[in-house]
Parts: sequence; structure tokens; C-alpha cells
Amino acid sequence: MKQFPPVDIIPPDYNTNPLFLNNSDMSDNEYNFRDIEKKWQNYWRDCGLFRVDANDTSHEAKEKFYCLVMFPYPSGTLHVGHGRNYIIGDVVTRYKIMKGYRVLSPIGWDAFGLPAENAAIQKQIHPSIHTKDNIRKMKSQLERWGVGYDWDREVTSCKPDYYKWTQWIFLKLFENKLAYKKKASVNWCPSCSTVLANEQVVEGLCERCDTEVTQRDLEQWFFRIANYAQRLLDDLETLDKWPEKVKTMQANWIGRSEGASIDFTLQESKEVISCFTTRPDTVYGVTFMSLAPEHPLITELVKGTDNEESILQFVSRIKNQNFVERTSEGTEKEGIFTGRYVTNPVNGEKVPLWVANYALMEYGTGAVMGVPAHDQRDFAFARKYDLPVMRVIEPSDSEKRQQTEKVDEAYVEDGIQVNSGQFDGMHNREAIPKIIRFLEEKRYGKGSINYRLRDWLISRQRYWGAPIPIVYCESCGTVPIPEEELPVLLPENVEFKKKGQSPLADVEEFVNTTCPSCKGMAKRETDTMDTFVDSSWYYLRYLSSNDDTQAFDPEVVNKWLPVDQYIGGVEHAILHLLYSRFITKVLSDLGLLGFNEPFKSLFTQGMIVKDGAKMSKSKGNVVNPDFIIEKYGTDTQRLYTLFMAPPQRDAEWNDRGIIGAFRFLNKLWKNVVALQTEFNNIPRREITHDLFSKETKELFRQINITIKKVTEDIEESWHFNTAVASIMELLTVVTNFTEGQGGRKFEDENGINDFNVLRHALETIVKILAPFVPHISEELWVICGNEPGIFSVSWPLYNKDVLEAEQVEMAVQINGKVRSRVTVESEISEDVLKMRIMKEERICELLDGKEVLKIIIIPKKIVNIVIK
RNA sequence: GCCAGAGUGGCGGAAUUGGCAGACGCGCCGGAUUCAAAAUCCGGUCCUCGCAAGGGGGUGUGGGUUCAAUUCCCACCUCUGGCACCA
Repeated sequence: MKQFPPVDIIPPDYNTNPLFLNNSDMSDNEYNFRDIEKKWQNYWRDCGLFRVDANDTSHEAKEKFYCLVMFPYPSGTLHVGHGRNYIIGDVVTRYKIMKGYRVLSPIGWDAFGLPAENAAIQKQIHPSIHTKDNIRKMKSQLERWGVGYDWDREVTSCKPDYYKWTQWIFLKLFENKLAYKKKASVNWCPSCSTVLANEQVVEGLCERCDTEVTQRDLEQWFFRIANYAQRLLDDLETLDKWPEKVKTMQANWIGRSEGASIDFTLQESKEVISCFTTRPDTVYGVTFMSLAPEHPLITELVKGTDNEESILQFVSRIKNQNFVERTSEGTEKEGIFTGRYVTNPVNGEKVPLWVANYALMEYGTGAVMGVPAHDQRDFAFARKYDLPVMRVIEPSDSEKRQQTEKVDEAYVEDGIQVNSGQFDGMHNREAIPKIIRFLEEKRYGKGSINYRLRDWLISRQRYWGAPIPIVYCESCGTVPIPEEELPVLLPENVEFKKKGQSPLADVEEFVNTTCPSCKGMAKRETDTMDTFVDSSWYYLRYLSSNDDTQAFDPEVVNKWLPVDQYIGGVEHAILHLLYSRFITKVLSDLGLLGFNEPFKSLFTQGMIVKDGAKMSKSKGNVVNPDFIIEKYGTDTQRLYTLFMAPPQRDAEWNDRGIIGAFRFLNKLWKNVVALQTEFNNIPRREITHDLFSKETKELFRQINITIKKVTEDIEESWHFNTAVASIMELLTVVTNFTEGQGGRKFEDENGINDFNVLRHALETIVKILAPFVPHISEELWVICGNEPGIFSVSWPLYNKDVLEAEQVEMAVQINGKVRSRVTVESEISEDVLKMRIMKEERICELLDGKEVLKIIIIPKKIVNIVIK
């Protein structure tokens, strides 16, 4: 079997690259990360630190915590940018373990998809081999990073034991009329040779390969996500632990607008053309109506008219324009008169019917009522074709009214209705509901809400996906495969041709089958499902990944979900996260789930960029973590990744920065190892505060301050960078303490007490670093004289009574400028403080001959003397 | 155009119920150690005037509120992301 060629990584320059500066000779007492990391990874595996028996009820006292990172596409190699996601997830997992939760932290592979198939075409390697190989590589990478998962729950979406249930979910939707096939104009990517969902088209380009997307009329499978638009929108409000940004993006995508749909009637045939408008208050100002070039009525309407040919020419010219030509804002409004008229129901006006390039078939009904007086686009159109402009709303303020009388733009603001029959004189906002009621009473139309969200197109004309479990039978029509016959297996022996149709269509054994219903001859659906279907439910499968009787066990799933913490990239803000919410709601409606939002709390991490650009092979700026781990260890990689910036923000990777993280770990290592004899010989005792010297007291205070800071940074803001910084500061305090008095001795009772405070300090550092750099923490924990297993130790609590220092330095300002400093007792009274300050030589000098207006005292911080 | 978010030393970034701007790290400069280097350790490092003591300026720009503004208010500029001929 051919080996998949290794991913090309630019070899580092050993002479100039700071990552490869010489530090290779390690003596016994050196920080030997290679052995340490291997050792503890094996230890966690053997003791099952991350293994969770979801059915086990013996831990009921412990609260559950489901920590989920977005499962990766097995692309082959993960770079340090991907690493961030898993490292953050691992910090949360390990922290929660120390906080006493039962933590479920699973992982799997989003393993279907185009790249594997494209590689297959290029290199003639079967996608399943390619994928399996990549999974193997990436799995070993994740293991080397020391990120902890319950590997017994691993899922792989391209395996039949997984996609069987993806197909089952399709059937559930099909049974409930939420999956359907229709002919529609759909997005087609010529380079990927497949259709795409709206969500996968970005500015007219294929999201994946940036090829220009064209439109094709094809019969395709859709999921009725549009039916869920309102609920997907409403329930965003319940997601209080999601970033506002993501919720806004979803709300924009759903794009709800309120208005009315109004029925205009064709004058000849009496056929009704409805149009949607958000401004029913302007209906009296309609002077023309526009149809989208794709509107199905056009062909019929223009048949036999004088202008038939030029109209059809116009339509086909517009249809053939590319996305940018057609939809960019600067594109000139163009249209052509159809020769037909419709009647405006509210006033009986005869309204010319046009075809216009700016009317979109995919929004509303594909027909727009033209109100040039109050819509800028209609205005431009009317100007160009000399159509009448009819004002029906005027500014309430008469001065403004004069100003706007002859201006070259539409009046789009609010105002008073005019020329609007019975509604004249009303404020337009007030008129809207009244006009809607009027339309409804007269059966001219109705109040209506329109959404931008379209149904989810899930068919793909490609091989490497889950087959859609449907057959087409001449006598029975479209027939779903019965549940018990799942999975519909993806055939292994297929030929990968360069471009074109799905290879499945050529596999006769696959295509030709019998109808499950009448047992007659039938043909299988040869399209596969969008991979976003696979990923829309994987978080459920983790709870019963080895169950071959059901997709998930409702009881277990209801116990462990919703996911307590979901972590992933913001690029999935709409796609994956919207689809998952939809599928969860559907399954919940079917009574299969007891919750209707899958992810309680969402964290989106920023990208790691290098040289100002996203890491990519083509740009050659990929930083491979393997080299870093080889030279410095994964704890260093982890520490730097966490330290470089707050994780929600994009961050610039700097190779030099790694060194700072490595230095810190070495410094910590040396400090602990240097005390090994003392750790072994000096008895562990309760700390006695009465024996504290000034330095000891300060050290003890700093320990507590640091615990507080780190705990809050993890729990509240996720600012791991400042958490790490504060631990670095504590280590400096520790170093100063041990080196104080020319090297501290721990001999008498005071000394033993001091040592126990020092031990407390180092053990605290090791504990609060454990979620960040678990390997070195485990090792140092043992060196401090403890039994192995730092993750069975509780997260330290701080003593809030010792956070305050006895003395504080305060800045003394005169008119807002710092002129002096005083060190005073922190609980000093204002009067005593004022007296102290007035004795300061420098202050006296500056105040000499000046009038003091007032003195502002901010306790423990600042004194500001205001003078004239 | 609309809606979010951001703008702080040479660099990554700290600090917002208004209270000493620049924590921590990188880099750089100086020193110790070394035959020399690497590694390590110590000190310095916002700009500017000054030998110094000390002074002046400084958080995108311009205003404002305040004893005090990176933080609050108004106007604007730039960048990033989302939506956009959406009726």
C-alpha cells in the first residue's frame, strides 16, 4: 500500500532560527522535558484520567461538565494555530477536573470531505486510506501535545458505524417532511464539481476554493431550516454565554424583516402577482412593478408580444452575469417593460410591469413594487426610464418639506401620509398596521414576515460523503431506505476521474438496486450529503459512540447535554453552529432530545497569524509544533500559546517568544529541584502565622493574591496570558525570598515554618500551573514530596483575610501630577494621612504660598491636593 | 451604506464601578560568568530637555465633562469581521 507523502514543511534553518539555539547538553538535574512528557502522558492514559463511563452513577455527587472542542478535519498535520484550540480545551478540562467535576472531553474526526477526494484524484490513493493515514498522524500529534481526551469515545464520521446514523437522521427529517427534493437554481462550484449551500458561498466565490460560483437549475435535496428561522432567531436570546458577535452574525444571516405581502393582479389574465414589502405605508405610491429576471411567469407573460425577443434577450443577458457584475452596489439599474400592466389593489391604478436586474428571485416573491418617491433604488430606476414619481409621505416639518420637494433622491424617512386615500394625514408608522389591516379586510394582501435564510441544500455531487439513503422506483417514486437496512454503504471500488459527476453514478452495483417497498427495479440516489450534516450531530454520538443499536441513548444524552463549554473557531459562526442548532431543535421536536440548544456556552478563539497572515502552506508561513516540541517540549509550546495573547483575540506568532516560556519553566524547575533535600528532610507542618517574619508574611500574601488572580482569570475572563504573568511574578517573589539574607537557612523553628511557607508557595505554583503545563507540574509535584497525580488534588482556595498588605505606597499628586510618594499603614485615617503628607518636604515646598482648595483621598491609592 | 469589535513603547500585550499608563514576556543596551561563545544571572529600557535633582509631553485625531480620562460623552480617521440592489 502506498504511503501518503509527508506534508511539506519548510525545514528550519539551524543556524539562524532561534528555536534551534544550542541547549542540548542536559545533565541529571536539568529539565528533561522529553522523558517527563512521555512519562506523564503514559501515566494519564494508564490511570484513565480522561476516561468517563457515562452510564456509571456511582459518581452522582460530582457535577458533570461536558467540554467540547470542534472536531478536526483530518488534513494531515496540525500547526500551532490549530493547537490553540486544543490547548484551550485542555486547560478548561484539566481545571474543571481539579475543581472536582466529572469532565467529559471527547474527540473525533470530521472525516468526510473534498480534500481527501481531490487528493485521491491527483494521487490515485483511496480517500479512506488517505484519511486513515492522516488521522493516525494527527492523533499522535494530539497525544504529544498532552491534550487529554477519552479516546474510547473517538468518532470518525466517514466510518459506516457513524454515517449509518447520519443517514438515520436524514430519514427522520424525511419522515417529517423536513427533507425534500426540489428543482431550483442552485450554486455550483465548477472547480469542486458540486453544488453548495448558500452558507458556503462568500461574495460569489466558493468558500473552499475561491472559484466563482455559477447558477444551475438542478433537482436537489434540501433541509427545511427556513421553517425554523424564527425559533433559531428567538432562541439566540437564551444563549447568554455565547459571544454577542456570533449571535449577531446568526441574526443577520437569518435576516428577519417585517412587512406585508400585497397582491397585484394582471390586467389581462387576472393572475395574481404578490410582492413583499417592508413599507406597506408606501403602497399608494407604486408607479411600476418589477420582476426578477428569473421569475417563472416571464416566459408566459411575454409570449406573442411585440417585444418578446428583446425581453427574453434581456433576461438571459442578466442571468448570465456573474455575481459581482450583477449584485455589486454600483451596478446600474436596468430593466425592460413587459408590455403588461397590473392593478394596484388599494387605488386601482394601472401599473406597468417591468423586468429589472435589481429584483432578486431568491428574496421574497421575486416581485417588487416600485415606489420611486420613497426608495432610492426605485428612484434611480424611475429616473432612468422616465417613470412617474408619486409622493405619498411628506416630512412633518414644513420647512423640511420645501427643501425635499425637488431633491434628487427618494425620501426614505418617516413622515405624514399624503395621496393615500383614507390614510392621509396619518403618521406613516401609525399607518403601517392600519394599512395592513385594511389589506387583510379587503383581501388585497396580508401582514407578512420574510426571512433571508433559505433552506439548506445538502446534496453534493461527490463521492466522499455519506450516501443519501433514498432510491427512485418507477412505480413507487422516491422511497426512503428502511432504518433496519442502514447503512447504505459507500462502495469502495470506484474510479476517480478528473472532473465531473460523482463517481457513484458509475458504480452499477451501487446504483442498481431493488425498491424496498415493491421489490422492483430501482436506482439509488448518487449524491452524498454535505459534510456539515455529519458535524451537525457528532456531539450527541460521543455519548454512545460504540452503540450499534441507536444513534444516541436519549437518557445518557439528556444527562450530559447540552455541552457545557464548546470551543472552536469563529469561522463556524454561521455554518456549523446554525446547522447544529437546527438539527438539535428537530430532534428535540421529535421527542428524541430533552433540550433544544446544543451548546450552553461558546468560546471562539482567535486565529494565530504569522507575518501578518493566516498560516497556510501556500504562503509558507506554517509553524509546525513538532519542531518546537522536539526542542523545547510541549509544555513550552502550550505555555507560549497561552501567554502570547488573550485567547479570544487574533495573535501574532513570534518564534522568539517561545524562548521566554522555556526560560520560565527552566527557572521554575531549578527553583524546585534546588530544594529537593529540604523537601525530603524538613517535616511538613501546619503553617504558623505567629512565626512569620515580614518577608514570610509578604510571601504568604502573594501566594493568596496569585491564587485569586489565576482563578478569576480562568473562570471569568479566560485571560490565560495574565494568569501566567501573575504566576511568573509569584516565582520572582519566591526567588527573592529564598535568596534573601544571603541564602535563607531553614534550621530553627522559624526556619522550618518559613520552609513550609516556601513549600506552600512552590506547591501552589505547580498546582495552578497544572492546567497550562501539566507534564512539568506532575513531575515537580512529586519532587515536592507528594504522591503522583496532581489532577486528583483540588484547586487551591485563597484566604481573603491576608490579601491586604499592612503598608501601602500612595502617590501624592498636586493638581493631578504625581509629586511625591508616601508609605503608610493601609488602614490609616484620612486626618492622619493628611498630617503625614503635609510633613513631606517636597510637598511643603510646592505648597508654599499656595491656597489649598481641597484634598481628595482615594484610600490605598492616591492623594490629590488641589491648589490655586 | 448598516451592525459588531479594535486602535497603547521597537514587538506581543497589561491596566477600564474614572485614581500612579506601559504588569508579564520578547528584543535591545550595560554588567557578571567564560580563553571565547552559547546558556545562565544581575541592572537598565515610553519619548524628550537636563551632568544631576527635576521638568515637559504621551494610550488613533479633534473637542467636552472632571480634582483626576487609556477608561465616560460628542464628532471624526484607520483597521478587522459580519450583512448588503434584501424590496
